[in-house]
Amino acid sequence: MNTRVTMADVAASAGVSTMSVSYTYNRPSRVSAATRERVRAAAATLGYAGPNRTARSLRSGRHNSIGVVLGEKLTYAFEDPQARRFLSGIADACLDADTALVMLPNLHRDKDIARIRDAQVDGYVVWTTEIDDPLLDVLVETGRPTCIQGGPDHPGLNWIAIDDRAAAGAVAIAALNGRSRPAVIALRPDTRRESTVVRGADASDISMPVTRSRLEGYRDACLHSGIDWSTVPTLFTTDNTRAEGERAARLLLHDNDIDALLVMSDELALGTLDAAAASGIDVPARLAVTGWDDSPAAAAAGLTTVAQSLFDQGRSAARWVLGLSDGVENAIWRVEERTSTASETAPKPRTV
Amino acid sequence: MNTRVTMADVAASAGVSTMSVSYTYNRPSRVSAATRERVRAAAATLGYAGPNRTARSLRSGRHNSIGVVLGEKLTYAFEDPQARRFLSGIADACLDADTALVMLPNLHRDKDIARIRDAQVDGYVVWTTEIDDPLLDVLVETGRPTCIQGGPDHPGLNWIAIDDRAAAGAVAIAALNGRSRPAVIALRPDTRRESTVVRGADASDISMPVTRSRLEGYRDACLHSGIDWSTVPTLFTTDNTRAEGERAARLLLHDNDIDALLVMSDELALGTLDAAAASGIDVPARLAVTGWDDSPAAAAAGLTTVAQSLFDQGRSAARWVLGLSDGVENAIWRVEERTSTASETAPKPRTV
DNA sequence: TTGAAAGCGCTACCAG
DNA sequence: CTGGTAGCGCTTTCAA
Repeated sequence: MNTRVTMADVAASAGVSTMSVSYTYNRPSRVSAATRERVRAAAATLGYAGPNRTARSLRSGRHNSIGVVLGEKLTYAFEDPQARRFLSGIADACLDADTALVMLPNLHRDKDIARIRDAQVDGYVVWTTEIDDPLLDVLVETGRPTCIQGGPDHPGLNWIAIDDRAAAGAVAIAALNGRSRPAVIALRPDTRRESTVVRGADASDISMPVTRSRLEGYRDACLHSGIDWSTVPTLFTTDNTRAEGERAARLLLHDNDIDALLVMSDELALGTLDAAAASGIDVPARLAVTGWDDSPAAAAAGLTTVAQSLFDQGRSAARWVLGLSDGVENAIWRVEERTSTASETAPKPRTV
Repeated sequence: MNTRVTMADVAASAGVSTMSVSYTYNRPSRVSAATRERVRAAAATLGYAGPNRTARSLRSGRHNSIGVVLGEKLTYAFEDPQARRFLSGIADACLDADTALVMLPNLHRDKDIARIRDAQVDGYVVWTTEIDDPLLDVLVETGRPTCIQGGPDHPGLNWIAIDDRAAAGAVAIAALNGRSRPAVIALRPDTRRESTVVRGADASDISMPVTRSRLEGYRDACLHSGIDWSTVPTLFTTDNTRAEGERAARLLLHDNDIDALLVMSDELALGTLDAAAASGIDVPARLAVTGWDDSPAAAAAGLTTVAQSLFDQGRSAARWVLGLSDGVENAIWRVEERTSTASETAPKPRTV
């Protein structure tokens, strides 16, 4: 263990002050070439590997690391394709900045909040959470820069997201072209996990901002298409998985006369295609389906979906948190219109 | 920012020494109930959230965090299903122990090694690397407990893995039942990324221990089945993806007369099934295929494969690193024999 | 360009 | 059970 060698040892060995050693590592230009050389030589001789990070953090208040808060067990984050792309973007920014990445699961217990508050990080990137998550105020109190993917827009914290409401409206319009009996398959409305079906779902009841905004957008499109929202069933899912999507579709298609499924993720949407295929329901002739995120599997399945780059959003959020940019970039989206929403009047898929 | 409130402030306010405050947080049983109560009250009044972690680390030398070293960009770790399951297991152990998880990509540059060495962690879990990775000696020098999934078995470091050689031998025997012209699709032999095909591949040339051991096992099985290893082509892939598997299979099947593909991952193996289907080659009648890891997709595709729990291995490795167990658990495996290796003499798939 | 002093906030150690 | 002392290894601040 060379941990024993300190800056003072190197200074003594090189015949200079500790400050010259410190400067040699932190601001080499402030030190004469001769001093620098002697310090390097002494360090090499003693096997000094550079300043102890903990002592440096204690004194300077900086950590060279970023915390990523996931509102789940990490297992979930690693399994969810969207979360993964976002994480990859963060990791990319960290690599550029030589910053460590600390994973901070938040299961909404007191100890989780304490762990996140006390984490030795310079700032936080949060993967979407509830509007009234008590963690948010705790993060504000840390005084550390924080950016939340998908919102909410909480005073004192930054956020990055596409305009989910507008995107939901646009993709729903693609599905509702000539159709009038839609149903919605929604992501979970809050951090609890229970599956429910309601008609005319009230977005203001929903505390996950992403789910809320997308639901508002679907509703906008229904109103615009002359569809009575109070008749439209919404199924809130528990997991963002293909199997859950299939289950949800079976339930909705069994109990209702549906000709369009507005689905808040590609994973779930692919599951609905499985269910339709199993039931012999032709997509798009008898049922239009839309997804969200434009995954490779969605493209392969001809699924109309909302395309956004979660990688870019992760990268942008992390860069802002690390002080490498003045603000987060504007997150862009577009509707990828494919065969799952094709109709006789508009037979040729196109990109809007 | 309540960061300003220190233990000394709380002690003064409660009319006790700093040590009593420290004990109240760290070893409450060593303090009288009365003192404890007064400290808690003073802390609440002042908004003191508990000991500063950085100062605690500096003084105690402990960090309450574990480093996960991945021999790639994190993007890769998040995309690779096997790495993900292993990471999930580590995360699970961390959650139990209230330990932070620090992600440490290793792109084999000097700065990566320095970042890993200087990370403020109590120990490391490493996702398989090369036998001669210079990082290994650096990890030994840190004096911190380290466990490597898949090896290598490096002096001073611990490792966890199944007996890859034995498992490879067993799964290959399942494929070679009545077949005599196998080819191997291997994971990469080292951290470089280039695709090559060789006949009679020499395992001792290979520096990734997992790849080496599996190749040895396949060779064992060939010898046992009377197949001349020097005639067996091995294709080393660059990425562990389905698309790469398809590409590899096309290449091998085009240039050779092959009746069995021994493939080192399910992802790659599923790609070979795609290639076979596209070429109208019947599996298993004209071609047997084996995979590795028993992913859900492998089960769905009827792929014979080696089953192991990378989640359990990650959890076990992390628990040992965190000092929660005396040693890593024995990692178990079994061959899941399915239709992709069925033959006339043994028509009924079974589990060995 | 260099250096001395003064802690960052906490806990190991040992004495009461 | 309680508390004083003595730093952990470094960087900020200010002076030379």
